[in-house]
Amino acid sequence: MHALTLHNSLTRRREVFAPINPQRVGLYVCGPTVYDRAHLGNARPVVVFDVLARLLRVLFPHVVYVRNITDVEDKINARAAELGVSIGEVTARTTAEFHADMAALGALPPNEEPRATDNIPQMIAIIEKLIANGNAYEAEGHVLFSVESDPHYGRLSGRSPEEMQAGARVEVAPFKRDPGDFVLWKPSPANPEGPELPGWDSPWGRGRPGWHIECSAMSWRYLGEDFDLHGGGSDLLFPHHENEMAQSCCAFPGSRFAHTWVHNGMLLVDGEKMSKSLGNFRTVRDVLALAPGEAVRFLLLRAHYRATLDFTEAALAEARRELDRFYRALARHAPAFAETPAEVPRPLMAALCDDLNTPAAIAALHVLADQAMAGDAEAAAGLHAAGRVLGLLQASPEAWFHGDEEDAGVAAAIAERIAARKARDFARADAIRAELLARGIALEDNASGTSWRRVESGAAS
RNA sequence: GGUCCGGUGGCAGAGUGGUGAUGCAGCGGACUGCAAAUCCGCGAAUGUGGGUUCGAUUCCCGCCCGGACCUCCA
Repeated sequence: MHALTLHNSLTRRREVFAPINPQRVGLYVCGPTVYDRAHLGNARPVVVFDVLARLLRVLFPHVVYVRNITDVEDKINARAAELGVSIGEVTARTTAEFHADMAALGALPPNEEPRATDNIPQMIAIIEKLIANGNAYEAEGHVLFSVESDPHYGRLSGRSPEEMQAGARVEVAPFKRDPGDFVLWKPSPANPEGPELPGWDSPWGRGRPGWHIECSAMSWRYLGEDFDLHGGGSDLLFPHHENEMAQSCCAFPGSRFAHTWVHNGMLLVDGEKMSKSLGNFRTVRDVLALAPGEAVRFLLLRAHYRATLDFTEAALAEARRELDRFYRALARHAPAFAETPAEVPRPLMAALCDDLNTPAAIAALHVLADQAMAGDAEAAAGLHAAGRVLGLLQASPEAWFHGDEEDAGVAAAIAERIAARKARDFARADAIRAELLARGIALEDNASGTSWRRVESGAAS
């Protein structure tokens, strides 16, 4: 059995992962705010933590993976107003799109996917505890968390409240006792002029939750006051995660909230931060038009999860070529591993248990592929099993190479070319091959005949 | 300005206090009608200046460069 080590953002060092209860390992990951299609930056944590969840399931008998849906947030309100549709319509549609996109990337659904709006009573309960404990106060219809009341505030992000004030670039609301105080609950007054804001009755009047409270509520409900792992993008470390932890630890004195924090690095596009103004904003759906979802997933796993990852179309094409080789290796032994699932090879487990080192894991995949190419059926079965933990290589080689588009005429063209070759009319044979290549179909003659595969359309020789 | 992370061959990307994985691309060869695929082989890297050390790519400090965050709903 390999010991899993993970870099814990809380301690800033790598630690051996020791679950609170090995019979029930808990993982909470911040999910999407459903106001627009998922972009590549949203996809990275989903894929990274999908691998972590798969790995945990290999190591432990029972894993509860919780990923929330944030369906109350002002960006959603703005989006609904912009589109002239209801908030519910925006969140329902965006959630469905999110599910479809993540499925295309091979991410398994989490065990629990709670919605913020289904957990308002839990949020109110936590806020009441915070007020009772002297960690929160009411001001002008808002309820605010008092940063000063929490001696540990800043521990996760490594900032002191004083430091943060120095660089503060946003005006501080006058009703705050401390500039660092943040909103737990805010008023949603009826708005006769514009669109209605979402609101729920609370001890502080009709209102809606602040940004951070939902994760405290949902992790508490599904995983308890103390739980094993909390994941998310490194951009959420502050303020979101810091505030989450402060709220939860103060609401439940004596608890530590998440014991291990795991943060994935940011994603760049062509070396630049992805942003709408730069015009390099890539949605998952856009990228799925360029390559199979599995290639996108593989690309995301080629870099270590904590490193910044630069997305380029060249890297996507390379990811696809690498997968081509793996599928070729599997194709040589297809029936050998189809029935009985093999044990996950040790080198793969060793790499993943070493702080989820997916690049090293992929190197292990290449070793297995070499062996499979050389005729080792056991290695092929191991490759397939290794792919299962990474969420890769589970398609049939044929499906991978042929895709699911219509391939009308390909078989006939191949037959014609075989006839031409038999007649030693190589000019005709080569013309047929070139024609198919122009359609994005590459031919390969081998001992057993002629096979074909899809390549990037327009790919040169 | 503050906090944090990173800078490895043409590109991508690991590891490591003692002759630097893996992949893609390139080059040579085998195979092929020619290719592709496969196989064999080749060249190619640790930002910079110091320090610690018998020895640093790895540890420490400075510098340069790149990136994330610095707040609560504008």
